[in-house]
Amino acid sequence: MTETADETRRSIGARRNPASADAIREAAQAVLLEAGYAGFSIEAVARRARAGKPTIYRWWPSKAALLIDVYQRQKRVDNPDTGNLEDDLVQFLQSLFRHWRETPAGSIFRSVIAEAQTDEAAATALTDYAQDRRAHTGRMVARAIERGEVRADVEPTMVADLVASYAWVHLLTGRIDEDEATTRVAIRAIVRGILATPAK
Amino acid sequence: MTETADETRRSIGARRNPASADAIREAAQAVLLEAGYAGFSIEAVARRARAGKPTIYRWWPSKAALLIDVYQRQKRVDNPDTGNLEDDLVQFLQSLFRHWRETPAGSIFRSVIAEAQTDEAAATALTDYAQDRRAHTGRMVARAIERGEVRADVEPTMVADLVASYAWVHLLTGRIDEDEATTRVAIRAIVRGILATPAK
Amino acid sequence: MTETADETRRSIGARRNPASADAIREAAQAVLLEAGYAGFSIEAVARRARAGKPTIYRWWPSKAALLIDVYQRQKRVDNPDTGNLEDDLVQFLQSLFRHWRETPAGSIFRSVIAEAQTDEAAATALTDYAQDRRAHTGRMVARAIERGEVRADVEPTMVADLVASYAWVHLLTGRIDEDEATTRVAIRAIVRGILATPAK
Amino acid sequence: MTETADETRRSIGARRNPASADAIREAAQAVLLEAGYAGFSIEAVARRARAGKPTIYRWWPSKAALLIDVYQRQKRVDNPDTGNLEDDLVQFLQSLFRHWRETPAGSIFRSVIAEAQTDEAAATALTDYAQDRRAHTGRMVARAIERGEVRADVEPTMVADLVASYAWVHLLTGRIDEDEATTRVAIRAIVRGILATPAK
DNA sequence: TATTAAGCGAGACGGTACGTCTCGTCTTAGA
DNA sequence: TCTAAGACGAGACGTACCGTCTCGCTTAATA
Repeated sequence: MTETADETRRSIGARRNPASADAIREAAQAVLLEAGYAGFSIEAVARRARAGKPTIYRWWPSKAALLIDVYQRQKRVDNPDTGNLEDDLVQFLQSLFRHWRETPAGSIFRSVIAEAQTDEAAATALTDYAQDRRAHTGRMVARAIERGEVRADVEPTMVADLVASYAWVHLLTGRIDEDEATTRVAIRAIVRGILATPAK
Repeated sequence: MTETADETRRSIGARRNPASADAIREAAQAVLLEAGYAGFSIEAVARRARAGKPTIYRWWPSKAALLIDVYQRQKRVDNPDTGNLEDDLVQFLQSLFRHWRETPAGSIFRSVIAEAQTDEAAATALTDYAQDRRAHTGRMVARAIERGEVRADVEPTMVADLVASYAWVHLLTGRIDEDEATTRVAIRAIVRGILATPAK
Repeated sequence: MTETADETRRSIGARRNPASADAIREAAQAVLLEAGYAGFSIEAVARRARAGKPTIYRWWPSKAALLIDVYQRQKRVDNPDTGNLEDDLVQFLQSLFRHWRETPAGSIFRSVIAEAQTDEAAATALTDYAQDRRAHTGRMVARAIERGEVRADVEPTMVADLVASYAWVHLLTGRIDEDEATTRVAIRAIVRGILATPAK
Repeated sequence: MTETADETRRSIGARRNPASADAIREAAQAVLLEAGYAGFSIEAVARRARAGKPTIYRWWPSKAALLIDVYQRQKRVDNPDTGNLEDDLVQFLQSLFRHWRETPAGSIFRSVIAEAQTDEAAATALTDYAQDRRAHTGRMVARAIERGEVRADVEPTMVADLVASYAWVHLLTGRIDEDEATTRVAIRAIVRGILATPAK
């Protein structure tokens, strides 16, 4: 997350050198941050990490695998619990947008999505990841159901899907600097609906 | 739309030969359909279209531009008007998913999104396109407001954003074979909300 | 033969640019001269010639092919005609040794021989070249036969083979700085024989 | 001498395990025989010998050193003594050609020569070896001088140089299947000379 | 009618990156 | 202290595309 290794690394015997793996991951992150997905190549990472290309290919079978590994190591956004679902979801989205804006996470995630359109492994990893995140985000809804705020027949992951989709598409179309008011309007639609006369 | 041109094309004087442009677009579509975004290269399109690379670059400044052009030529999904917003939106999403499943459109759109993560022009085009589509989809909501079904303070494009985001993410994560019931549950959340006690 | 091209080269249309080919040959020669066969790589030649690797592979199928091309372009040693075979051959060998010492030719020829031990094409090219050179060198002997200096039943290429072999092995074992007297002793053995009592 | 060791070898304590060295030499020979110089790599030898690369590098400083070691272990061609120099030399060359054809020796020697064009150590080893062989071959000439067959002022190693050069170049240019008559013609030129009127 | 201007297919150009191979060095665990 | 094992940084291999360039041609519009 911090800096490129300068000291020369060597083999530490017939087993993987974690320092090399770390240096490669950090270099990958740095390259993504500085040059974006367009400039992200195994050669660039190897140069930056002062590692040999075969060392990278020894541990990550493809560009996609490295990308996903780097992405998985990102800190996750937490799961607010204010006692009010709308506030929870607004706070969640705002935290997520901030996280994407202020760390390499947003850039990396966009890259993973792009890579998933080309690479089968990345596609699978992305699908799995999305499912996992829906479950996680759905916990906010589940808590709201438990406290009687939300109807019992609502599927938490369905709501999480709506919220996450909103976030992803904002990331992909460069709209993650959205202010809280705008976010709240969208969340409120999901929570309260948009009908003039609420359905029975 | 159907076949690759075999007859040799020549210059038709000091102006663009539409036959070449068409052959290139058709070749691009065929390459995308057969080899996917991974196999989509200007060289492959030129080979397939029996065109010179400069002929492509003369009319499309980049791979992304060609991709977007091809995408724009796809038939659009229509805008249902049943007199009930929920039905309109469900029908819209189901039509869109079917369109993406049964024509090259889904494959092409995924490619445009991927390309937009690398290419600035594609990113701009995608943003513009998304805005345009939101306006279009928002018309369903606007009609519902006009007939008093939806509150007047609801921003139609905000609702369209929620719906389109749901669709995009399903495309990107391989979930466009969703059945109508599942789609309806999500749309109903947006329309009616999910609260146990509807807000005043 | 002289310098590396500095000016930027471009395509000159859908046909080979001789300037590129020349620059590559010259770069190959320069690399061989400076770094020897050990440092001779397609990458090094491409860097030196400011050419892309594919441009080299477009015209020379292998390292060996480039090597042989460069070697074939070397100026050949001439064919003395003093009226005395011994003098002709001594002068020929001394010229050859000087040529090998003072131009890249010696280094290149050693490389071709080495490459021929690995590469089938180089082996064939070397065999052909050797045969051609034997014919050429044999002309000195043929002239000696014509003027009655040498027996009519002597095969000129056989003598050329002996002389050329002597030269090659001296090149391969680093003995091309041999003085004229030593060369003459060897040539004299071939011309006059070494018997105490000359055979009838 | 023929097959790859299968049994696992272990260290035999703080001293060299001759079984490893033998296995490596045999593997090197087998690799040379089967894949030729082109396929001869330290990695290939290590794989074949089931030895670690450092074990090879511990005992042979370079690929060239291993090559030379393997070559030195080859049986040498003997030194005929028929009482007639021409017969001795013809027999010697024919034995040498047969040896090169029928054992890995020819392939190995070609490899040493190729390696010597790149590797300084191999070059030195080759030079030394050539000198040694000239001395050895020269003994046939020395015996001829002793019995008065050859002039006393003839330098035996010079004659050996001519004969060995002839042999080497035939090896390098794929002409070691030469029949005895052809060999004899060349040897006869060295022994008797080629002049129409023998020099006084 | 002759000239000119631009589009056309073609493909070479200098580059960059790919994923694989071997080099020679290093460190380990176990005998 | 030697062994097998194999990771390491380095860098070359030959291939695929990138986007640009120039060619020789064809044709329509202009002069």
